[in-house]
Amino acid sequence: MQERNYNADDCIDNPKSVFTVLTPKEKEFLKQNYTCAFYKKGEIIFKEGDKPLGLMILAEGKVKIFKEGVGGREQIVRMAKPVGFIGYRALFAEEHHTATAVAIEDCVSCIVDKESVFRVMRSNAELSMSIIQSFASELGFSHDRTVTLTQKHIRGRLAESLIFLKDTYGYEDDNLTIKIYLSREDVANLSNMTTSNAIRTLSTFAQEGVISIDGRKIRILDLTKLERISELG
Amino acid sequence: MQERNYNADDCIDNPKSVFTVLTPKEKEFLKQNYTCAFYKKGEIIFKEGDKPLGLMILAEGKVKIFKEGVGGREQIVRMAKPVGFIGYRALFAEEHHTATAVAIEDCVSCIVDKESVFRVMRSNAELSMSIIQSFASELGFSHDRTVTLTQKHIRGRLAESLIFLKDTYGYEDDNLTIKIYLSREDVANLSNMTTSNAIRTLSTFAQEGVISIDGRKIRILDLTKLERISELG
DNA sequence: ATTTTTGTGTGTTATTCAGCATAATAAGAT
DNA sequence: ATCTTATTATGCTGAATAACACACAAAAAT
Repeated sequence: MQERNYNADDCIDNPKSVFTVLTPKEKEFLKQNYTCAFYKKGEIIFKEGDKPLGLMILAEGKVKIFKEGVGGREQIVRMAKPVGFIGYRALFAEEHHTATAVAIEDCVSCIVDKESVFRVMRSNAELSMSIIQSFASELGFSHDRTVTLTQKHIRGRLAESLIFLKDTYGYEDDNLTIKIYLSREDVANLSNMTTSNAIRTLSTFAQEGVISIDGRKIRILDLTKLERISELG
Repeated sequence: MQERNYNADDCIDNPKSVFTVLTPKEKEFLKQNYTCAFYKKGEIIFKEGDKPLGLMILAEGKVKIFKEGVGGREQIVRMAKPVGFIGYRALFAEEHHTATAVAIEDCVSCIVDKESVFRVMRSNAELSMSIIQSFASELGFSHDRTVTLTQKHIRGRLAESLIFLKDTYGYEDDNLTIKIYLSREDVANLSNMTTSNAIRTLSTFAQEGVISIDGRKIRILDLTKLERISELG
């Protein structure tokens, strides 16, 4: 893999990470207590039932986190991006993982061991506060999703998912293409529908001029219309 | 209301509350910085869009927390019991409320003002840790619910909801009757189905001898069977 | 006590969407 | 290069469940 020479300290110094609240000394301490892992596209980072080993920070790449439901049907509950935590829910709940994480692209992840994280949290209240805020936001997101996925119709669910992907990963340089390339199956598993219906509905959106499709590249041509479809349900 | 004479300090000294990790001095501080509120059955405690004023501790009574979805359809996302927080998600996310809380029974709630809570959290890392653990568990629950409500069939969803209510509120002295009395509509809003279907499916369960119904009293006669229905989907 | 409202129960119809089949294409593997 | 497998695409059918209509009971208001 080409990013073998990734400088892992970057993710702790990254201004977008929650670690900005730490003192230089605390950051130094964390830097001395983590290891890095590299994952190829499609690789499993952790599985439902695994015990969390530490706090994983996604330094590079994109990750889907999903649960297996009825008949093995996947439901994606979160999409992670750098620099964000993965697997932190189980760690802080003192549980085994209740979801599986798979690399959507080649990934780099830094793991700070549990004891070191907890030690810094006890020494610096602001870190805990930041983590609490992250959890609170994430819980709000999860509640929103529950309502959306149960109540909206297929078109609304798909529209909302596309907007969510755009908000999470942003656009490519053309300001149109959503900066993540998912299989139709993943789009379906994110939106609570069958793959067939994801394909069908994406085609319909394209026919209506709301988006354009080029393989896995999805361009949002009419965001207003997409938002309207999402709101209508 | 008969519990006007409720001693509000109880909820901070309650051994089941997260405040057990506090020092006597910190508890004393909190006791000097809270007020109490009484709500009649059916009353709104807070509404979607309201700004959270402090940390609300449900001292007595039962509360449903729901979101309004497509066409005003309610989805219950949480059921609170004493001694637990309510409205804490919005408080810690620094957002306005994204859900509405309504008293299922007459309730007593203690509100510790935001600044005081934050001050104690900064002085005692264990409180933050406990709150983080609560959030992490709650998020896991929310993910579980998302999968259940989207993937299981009506019977499975209802069965799971009944088990959830039993686990949350326990049994009456007969060891059969679920210790909460919800309208059919609330059961439906908890289980993502229409009221008609909640009524129908409850009747079917009763015919099958899994439960027995007496108005809003629901007795679980065959928990194993109910669990099996829940697992099958 | 009587009216009004709210909640419960049941049957019928309409709609959405999952499930399945099949084909065409693309991507990997040998 | 060719075989194999995964992904994308489209059509058809049936099942699940929402929506609606209506009757009746219970609770609340007058």
